[in-house]
Amino acid sequence: MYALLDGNNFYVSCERVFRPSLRGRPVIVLSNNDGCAIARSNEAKALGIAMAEPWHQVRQRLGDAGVVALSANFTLYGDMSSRMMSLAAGLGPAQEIYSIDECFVDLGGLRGDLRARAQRLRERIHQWIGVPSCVGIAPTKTLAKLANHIAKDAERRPGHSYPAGLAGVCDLGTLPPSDLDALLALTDVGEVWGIGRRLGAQLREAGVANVLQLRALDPALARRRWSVVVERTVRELQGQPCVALDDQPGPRKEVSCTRAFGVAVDTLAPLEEAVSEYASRAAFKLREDGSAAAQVLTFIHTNPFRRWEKQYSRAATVPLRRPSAETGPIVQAALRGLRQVWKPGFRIHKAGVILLDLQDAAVQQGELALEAEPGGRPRERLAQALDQINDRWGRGTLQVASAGLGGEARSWTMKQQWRTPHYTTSWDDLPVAHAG
DNA sequence: TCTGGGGTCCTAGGACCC
DNA sequence: TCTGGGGTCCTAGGACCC
Repeated sequence: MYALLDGNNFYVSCERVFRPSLRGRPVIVLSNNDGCAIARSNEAKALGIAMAEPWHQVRQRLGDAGVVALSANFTLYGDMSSRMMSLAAGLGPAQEIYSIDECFVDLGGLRGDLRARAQRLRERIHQWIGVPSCVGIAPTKTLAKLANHIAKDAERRPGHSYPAGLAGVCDLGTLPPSDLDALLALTDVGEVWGIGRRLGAQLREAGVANVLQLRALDPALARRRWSVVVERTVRELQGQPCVALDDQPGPRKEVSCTRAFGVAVDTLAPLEEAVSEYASRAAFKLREDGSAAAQVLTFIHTNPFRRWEKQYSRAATVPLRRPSAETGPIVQAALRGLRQVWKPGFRIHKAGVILLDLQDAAVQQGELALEAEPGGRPRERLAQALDQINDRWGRGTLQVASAGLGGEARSWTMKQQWRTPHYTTSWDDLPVAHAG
């Protein structure tokens, strides 16, 4: 048996903890560059704001409907997430943190009333963290995701053709089969974990429009007609676990840092700054992971939404002489890649650096010249010193000069007009409570 | 004017090997 | 009626997730 716990409208809920005036109002959180809505309060959903809808469209459509838009504050959400996850871990013997706002918990071997346990967890998270959440319980992960969706929907729209008692926590295992079938028939096939826009359309085309119909498919047919992924999904809906709990995720296979620019760029110099910056951020993530990369991929492309402009998109992969997590060689490789793909005459909209072919930094092959240097491995110590200084004095205290020196020169940096403070991770941003 | 970022997995096809 | 067979590795692209 699995539980899936998911924070409701997570980013918006995090913001509301520190700005109670946002409660009851339509609030959305925007992606980087203040591009599109990536989280919506229930009030915003009720206004018809779609997931990933561009902010400029929302504004155009709704005018001044009182929608509050905030820039994403991932530092805040990440910290709130780890607090929520540590509470959720108490629900069962093993936990898989699946994303910033949701986790699976293995409920195997637990006695007693699972619903009541889950309710207590929700209450505790609400009281201690301030974030509302819902729990789905079922024999497979796919069904648990579905149960969570039902628990959320039942809570958000009380009385909306759901059996009583599903709001907040939904345990599919305890439902009478006829109730379960009725529930699945009400649920669109696109709500199923693993069925996206494309597959959803293909399934509907084939007459499979709701979850009851998807569950009724022959797994072999699902594989023949679609793929092994769809077959697994069908089996999971039928109650046969095909996706195990992954509570010890392996090391990442790639690390990237990619961004759209605040304004398009048509010369090489600002691209070199941006790529230097992205490469050093990616190298930092690599060091946090204890990994080293063997290849560095750099890409640039124009804005695909501006169809009337000349389009250009290129990527280049540059191998490193030996696997590394050091800022210097990685930035140099990324810049070499950039010079391979750079071509004048285009308005470049986005660039990125992806570190590939990752391996454990600890098992790197030694090198004669390096080992022989007095004082151990000076390059490693340089990287350590860099990270320690930036950790103590703030990100960006020390950086590679090729990333530019800030101010007006860095016109390419992303837009972030409405970001709230780092309430929980920065002393300077600590909220202050006033009496009276 | 304004349309995100960071991941994973699967499949097909080509290159190459003996 | 016919172009060998069987295998691996790599890459690009598609689809999905949040």
